Amino acid sequence: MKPTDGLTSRKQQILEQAAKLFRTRGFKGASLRQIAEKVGMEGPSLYNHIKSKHELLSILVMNNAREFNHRINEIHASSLSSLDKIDRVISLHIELTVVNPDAMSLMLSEWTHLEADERLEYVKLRDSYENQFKEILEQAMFEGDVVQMDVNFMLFMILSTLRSLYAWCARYKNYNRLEMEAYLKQGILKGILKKA
Amino acid sequence: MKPTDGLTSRKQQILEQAAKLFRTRGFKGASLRQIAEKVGMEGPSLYNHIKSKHELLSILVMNNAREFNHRINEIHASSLSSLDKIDRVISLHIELTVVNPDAMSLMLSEWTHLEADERLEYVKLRDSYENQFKEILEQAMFEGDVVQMDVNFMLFMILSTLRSLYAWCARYKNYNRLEMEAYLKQGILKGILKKA
DNA sequence: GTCTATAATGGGATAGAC
DNA sequence: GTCTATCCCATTATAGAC
Repeated sequence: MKPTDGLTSRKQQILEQAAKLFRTRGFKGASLRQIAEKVGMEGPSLYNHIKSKHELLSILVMNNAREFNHRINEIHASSLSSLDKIDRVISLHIELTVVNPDAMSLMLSEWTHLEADERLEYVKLRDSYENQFKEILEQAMFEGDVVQMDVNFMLFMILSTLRSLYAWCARYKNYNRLEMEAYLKQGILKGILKKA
Repeated sequence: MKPTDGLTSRKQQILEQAAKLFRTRGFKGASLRQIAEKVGMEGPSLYNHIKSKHELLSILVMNNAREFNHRINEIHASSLSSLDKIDRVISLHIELTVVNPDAMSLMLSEWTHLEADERLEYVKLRDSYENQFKEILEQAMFEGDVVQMDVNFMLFMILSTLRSLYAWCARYKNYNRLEMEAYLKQGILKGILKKA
């Protein structure tokens, strides 16, 4: 589900153009007038559809963050093996990135500009997400499926790659998704060396 | 060498505070007045030391980019084996990140706000950097030391991790650098699975 | 070199006609 | 719902006293 679903089509348009502009110029660098121009109206007319500039950022970032949190909850609570859970988390990142790369990019880089209360909620969601992933990794390590390493650092390495995916999607428009998924799992799980 | 070396100490102070503020609030989100306040002067007084706000960003980003480019040129041109070159590139990223995490963060996320001509120069430097790294990986692949994979994607995965390092340094102030280096090389080269 | 005063610009947001 | 006119504010940058 896209974070812009379930809204009047005019608001959807606005959100889509806002996402693109926030992504390329940053939340502070993109103006409401620019967004309005892309949608084909004058700046002040936006206020018939939105409450404020922050509301646009809020919808784009928070919907995506909540979706992420919801989905990893499911994986964490499932009865899959730890390795299968890791596999699913990787697939989850790919899926949400492919469905809405703009929202993903925004969530990761512009969340700092959320208003105070929502910024707090975002950080909670993100921390919860990271903790669930960490528990999965700890379990895998405990069961001996995964090498011994500082769990936080392992989490950092994996998330670094997964969180940069949107940039890859932007650069290579004609990527093959299945190929990408295979390479990612190869790289993260087995590394790049031929003879381990 | 820090990118702020070789300047009057007052300008160094300004650059350091600018880097911190640009990093936390973004180039557009940080104001000259805020920077001035951190240095202990009024906003307009900054202009006795700098030409413009853009000059601050320019110095911070471009010096770091040029240093990066210079250093990978050395590695690329050396007579080391491909695997050793990869090893050196990883170490290079760690070194420059640890020496100046603020500049690294800025270079990677705020370069879009450079003025047109410098933005072009930055992109050239970055592309050149990526190309040299790519050639090293291609060579390693050709020699059979590294698994077969889309070279661009392999480059993407490795750089994703290396380029996120500054975030790790910010979050875990008391990280052990040697341990970090060991984990990174383990993770990138051999992955996280115990039984490959 | 630092200050205060002040331009000049562009931003988010509101009012009110249509 | 869209427009024009406008308000209010923050910003970068300059001028000129000290």
